[in-house]
Amino acid sequence: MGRSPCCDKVGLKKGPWTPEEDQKLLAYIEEHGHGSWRALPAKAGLQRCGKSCRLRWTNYLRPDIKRGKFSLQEEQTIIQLHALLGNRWSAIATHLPKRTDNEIKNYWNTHLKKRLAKMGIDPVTHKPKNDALLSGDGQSKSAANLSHMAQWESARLEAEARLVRESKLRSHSLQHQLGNSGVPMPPRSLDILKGWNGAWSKSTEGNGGVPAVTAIGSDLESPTSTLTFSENAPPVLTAGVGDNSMRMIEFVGSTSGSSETRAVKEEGEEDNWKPFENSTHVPEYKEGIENSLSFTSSLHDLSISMEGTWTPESLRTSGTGHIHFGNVMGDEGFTDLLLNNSDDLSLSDGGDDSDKGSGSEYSEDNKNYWNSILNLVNSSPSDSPMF
DNA sequence: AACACTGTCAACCGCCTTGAT
DNA sequence: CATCAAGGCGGTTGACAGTGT
Repeated sequence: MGRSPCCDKVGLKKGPWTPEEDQKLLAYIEEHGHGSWRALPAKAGLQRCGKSCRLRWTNYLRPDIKRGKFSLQEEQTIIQLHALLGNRWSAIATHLPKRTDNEIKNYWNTHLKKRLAKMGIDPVTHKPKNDALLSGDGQSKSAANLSHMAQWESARLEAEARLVRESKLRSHSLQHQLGNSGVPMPPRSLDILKGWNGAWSKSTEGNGGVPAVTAIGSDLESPTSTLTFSENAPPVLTAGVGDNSMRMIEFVGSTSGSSETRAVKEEGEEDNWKPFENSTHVPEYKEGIENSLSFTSSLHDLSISMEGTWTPESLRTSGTGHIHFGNVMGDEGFTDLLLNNSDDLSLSDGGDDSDKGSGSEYSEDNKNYWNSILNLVNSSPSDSPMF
């Protein structure tokens, strides 16, 4: 039916914010919290619509925003997550807590997208523009594999978003007592990547190779996602409810700061998961379940044996019961690859990317590109600020 | 110095989702 | 179930700055 713009009232200011307006907004939120955005402008004495105030706060005035140049690590993270999640900037932003979705989106559009394009890589699909080069060698199947994982992640993000919302509701009154600054809570988000990059080695140490991927985030208060592969069953997605008869990858809550996988959820948490479990309005989740079933075949397409357990270590190494993501590139870092190629290719870029795909040098770049993503996903950067 | 072109990014717009009624 | 209000998200715009000619 459509909705009239929220800013169409006469007298409401649009355009760039002045320092005075910023000060008014900051002062009000610091004292009262933002509460209802629609009601805020009048209370704060601003001639703006609530939407504009919210945007100014979340994208600029929030005290927990890191501004300035993106680090190589952040670039890597953005590219990885974009390959997995697509243009879901808010989801990507949850993994870069000090960056806003708007900032990430801008950076992608102005820097990273162009850089990938110059490399002959479709920034939308993250596939080489001349995909024929890679067909049949397992690279594109690895990409499909990533896509499945992305669907899992999408479904899980939806669920975690629910958790955040409900958690916020529960804690709202408490926050007020503590002096609500309006600062958003830390993202209740740990994901497959975090599990891979940060906690796999921990979770498998001294536990006899228990097939659970426990993401451990001491700085996060949320229940963490646990990826469990039953020994003889294909992985399926569940929502942290252990009594489901379906064969599932279980996302089981675990207490942060503890290395123990926790199968018992926090009080009331199960209810939070129920909408997710029985979701009828999250098509991605349902699709994720369906695709997770086909994921097994994808794994087999990659010559992966699932007869053993799927552990973090097994993903990092090849062998029986282990997943091997093809030829992992050597020491060349992904961002280095991008940076190097961006310079080289920008000099030789004649505007016709399709030509580049025909060169053997270029096909190597394309292979390296996917190898890089897979390698990064597999790697466990101990110095990563994110994981 | 002046102009054109390009890049950057804050802000807006329109649509979607969610929750209340 | 329908409707509405509100918040959130992603795409797009436009002002400004920087660079090239």
